[in-house]
Amino acid sequence: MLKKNLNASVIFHVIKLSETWKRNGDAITQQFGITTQQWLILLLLAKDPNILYFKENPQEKPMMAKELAEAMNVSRANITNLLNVLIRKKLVVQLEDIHDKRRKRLSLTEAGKKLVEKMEFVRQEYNKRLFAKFSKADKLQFTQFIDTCLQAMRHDNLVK
Amino acid sequence: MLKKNLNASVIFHVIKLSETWKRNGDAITQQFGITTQQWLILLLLAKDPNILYFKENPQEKPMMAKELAEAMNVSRANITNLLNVLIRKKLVVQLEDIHDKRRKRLSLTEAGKKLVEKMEFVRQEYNKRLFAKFSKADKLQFTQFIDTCLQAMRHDNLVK
DNA sequence: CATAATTAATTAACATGGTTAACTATTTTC
DNA sequence: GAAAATAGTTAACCATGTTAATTAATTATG
Repeated sequence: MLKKNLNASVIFHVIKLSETWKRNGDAITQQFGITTQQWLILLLLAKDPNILYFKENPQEKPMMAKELAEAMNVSRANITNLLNVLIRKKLVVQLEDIHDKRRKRLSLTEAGKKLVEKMEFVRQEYNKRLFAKFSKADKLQFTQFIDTCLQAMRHDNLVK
Repeated sequence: MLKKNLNASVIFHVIKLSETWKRNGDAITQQFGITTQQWLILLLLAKDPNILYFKENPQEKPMMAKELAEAMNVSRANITNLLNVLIRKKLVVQLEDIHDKRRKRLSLTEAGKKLVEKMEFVRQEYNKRLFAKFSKADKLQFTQFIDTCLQAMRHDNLVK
């Protein structure tokens, strides 16, 4: 009934890869007592320049929950919940914006910064082994392919 | 604090891509009254040859819940729950295996087959537009990259 | 061959991550 | 100054996932 199809195969490959990474990511973050989602927030607050969101939204001021929601493509309500956990763990603090009392600026605590640094070391070692077989050109070509896909999805409304 | 790093960038790209696809996938499946997870099960039962699991596990007989769990990398209990929904929707039926009464063989109902076919049409149109800019060689190179990553993760226990 | 171990599936209780809708508080706009 | 917009929270909910315990059937073994 269903036939071989290269396009479908590309998609299943990406799904499989991201699933596997998520699983490995969970194994890493668990060692540090947080979840992958929580880690992503810490990386956003640490302004990891590799996160795609920052390419189009360079941030000067400390981030707000609204921006995290945008960057992670989830609802603000969900961010509130995730942040509550990180605040309870004393990894993140929330400060009222002086100029606009509706806004709350988020930043990492000292403990939060230290955790990110510790995890960064593990992440880089892991990545080094994972990508050992690829050249810089391989990797650039790969990300280029993805950028083109993302653009196709942005410009065109692919879902009717 | 955190620096630009091509490896990290590759990972964030894949995460972003699969997230975006998941969102678009959800938009498609919702039109047909199911979820993305449920769709995946239907495709597994329809033995979509593009699913990576079938490369290493060719199936002759109708699949069992245990195999779905393996293919999707989730617990058997979770599959039971997902299947219950599909059975309630009359898209899937469960039949006792004649040779081993512990086992239950799963197959698509006529309605299930029809749904898969209808969705297949939408999927292919969507993919055609999404990958319009790529050649066959581009796509093969891309999946090759992913296969190499997956192998690196299989052979080596990257998470200490 | 009877018992122990394994396998397949289910159930129950629970965690997490996500949603929308309604609400509060503050700032902007006109 | 009233209406609209913005930022955040809360509550109620759903989907997806887990583990642990249970049932039933099959396979292995002393």
